[in-house]
Amino acid sequence: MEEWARVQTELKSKLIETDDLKFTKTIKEENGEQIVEFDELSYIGGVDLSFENNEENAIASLIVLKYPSLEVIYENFSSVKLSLPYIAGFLAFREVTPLLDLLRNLKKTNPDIFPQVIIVDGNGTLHPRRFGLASHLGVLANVPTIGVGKNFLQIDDGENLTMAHVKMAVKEKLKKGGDTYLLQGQSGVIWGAVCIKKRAQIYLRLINFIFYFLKAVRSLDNTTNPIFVSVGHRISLDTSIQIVLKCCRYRIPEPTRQADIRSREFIRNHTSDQSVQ
DNA sequence: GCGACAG
DNA sequence: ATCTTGTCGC
Repeated sequence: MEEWARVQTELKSKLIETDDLKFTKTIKEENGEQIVEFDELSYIGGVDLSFENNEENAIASLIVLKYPSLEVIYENFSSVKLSLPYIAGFLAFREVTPLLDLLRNLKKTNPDIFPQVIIVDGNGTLHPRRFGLASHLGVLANVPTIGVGKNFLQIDDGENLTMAHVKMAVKEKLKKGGDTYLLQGQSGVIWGAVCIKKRAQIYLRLINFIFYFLKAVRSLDNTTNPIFVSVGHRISLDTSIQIVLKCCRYRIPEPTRQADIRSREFIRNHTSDQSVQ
């Protein structure tokens, strides 16, 4: 693992945390509100791995969606035998190779729809060495990536970015849908952001209202479900957040959500053994 | 020893 | 990550 940490630190020297994109970001005025648009963004990718019931057989998936319609225009899967276990902080060493292969394959067979940015199921710079799976994949493939996590990975080491900190931030800072809170450590470094999407908040009020009546005088703590966005590669955190929010029909942005759904479906369709009645 | 632990 | 039924609500 020390070796892996060295590899991460080494690769991190190639990491670009500013916008280096093949499309532009424009800010338009509408009723005095600033609206961000990505007029030249056409193809956005999502990658994920789904597992069968053992720890070694997995299906890797690469999905390409049209932007801004979010319609799926490409999907590909590959069966993978995994040798390494999952170790927090070293996810890339388990998952990056099959994802990289899928990307290379797409670039070779279908370069015209190769995504201009890829959303990854896992963190980028929100990582102990600032180099999670999203950054790892981005650097190796030399493609813009965004990291999106469903669970918080604590950053210790004096930064004091703890779960308690995040829960407090979510409760106090994320009031309305689309709100984001920057995860800044004691050093001043920003590791990522936590944000919540519109609809959840409406449900929350009602759910809390009901719980209040049932004398379950609990707070919003367990009901607010944010996502964690961080820079993967060749993109800024601001742009990452804006793109992710524009891709969120539900809690999870559509590219990775579709990658998840479709890879699970693939497993169902290919694991339906003969023991059926 | 204890807590934390992306997927 | 994965195993899982119903249930509540728009």
